[in-house]
Amino acid sequence: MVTIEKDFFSIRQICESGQCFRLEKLGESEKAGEKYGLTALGRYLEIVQKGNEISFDCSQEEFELVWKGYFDLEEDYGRIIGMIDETDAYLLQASTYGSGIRILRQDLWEMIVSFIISQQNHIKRIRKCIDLLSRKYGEEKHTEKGGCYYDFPKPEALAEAALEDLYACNLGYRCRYIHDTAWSVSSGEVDLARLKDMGYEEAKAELMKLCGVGVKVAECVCLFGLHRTEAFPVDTHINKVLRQQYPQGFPFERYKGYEGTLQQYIFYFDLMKQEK
DNA sequence: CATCAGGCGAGAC
DNA sequence: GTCTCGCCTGAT
Repeated sequence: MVTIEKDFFSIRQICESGQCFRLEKLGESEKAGEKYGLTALGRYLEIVQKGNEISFDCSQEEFELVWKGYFDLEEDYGRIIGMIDETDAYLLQASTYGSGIRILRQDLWEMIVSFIISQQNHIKRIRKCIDLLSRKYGEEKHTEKGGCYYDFPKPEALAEAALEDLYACNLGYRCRYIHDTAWSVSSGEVDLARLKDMGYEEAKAELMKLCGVGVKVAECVCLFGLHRTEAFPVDTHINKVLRQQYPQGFPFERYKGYEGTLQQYIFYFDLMKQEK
């Protein structure tokens, strides 16, 4: 068990922000705090958040080697929030509201599939789809405590899947996109390893060769799967905010390299406001 | 009941 | 290159 107390770090906010569809809340109690389960990078991790204190159910070694990077704990998010224009009341409010969000360093292939599924879809249903896909096509694994979980499916597994079986995972019209994309990746037509060394625009263009990946999805994949924090995905929420709060344009030049982080604060703020 | 969700592909022009 | 339209399906 590793327990840390860190500023600008909230599992609850990261979970609610909808960047990771396999981080789920397991329970909550006054005494123990909030408990979460995360399936990522071929592993399963339980996390407890109690106020400012976060505990990871893993060894110190695993924490240092795997999760510190995954949760982007080396980055100083206070510094990023500190860069915000003091006269920008909206952005200040949004970043204060979601100040515990971090841009996770997630698996590239998982992000491609996850954000293809995300189009014209609710977060709740996206989670359901990914859970069904993983149970059906992911490798079954076991924790030391005897629990069972499923890895995210490999490209080959989804490429070889029958279209009708994919359809049964609630993917709707996206099942063809997943199937085609899995084929492109497993055949090597699009080389994911090479994407990591590309410039942002080049990587984005390469991603858009995949069926079901347009501008918005490619930018989400760049942000969450390649940690290209200059990516600024514009969806319905962001689009609404840009129209309402920034009619004369969002000051992208001021925030070069951190656009995606700010996008998450804005997205989360608008998403949570809507749910109330 | 209609509308909408973290959009995209295909076809028209 | 830009514009329009149809799309699976569950939640509200």
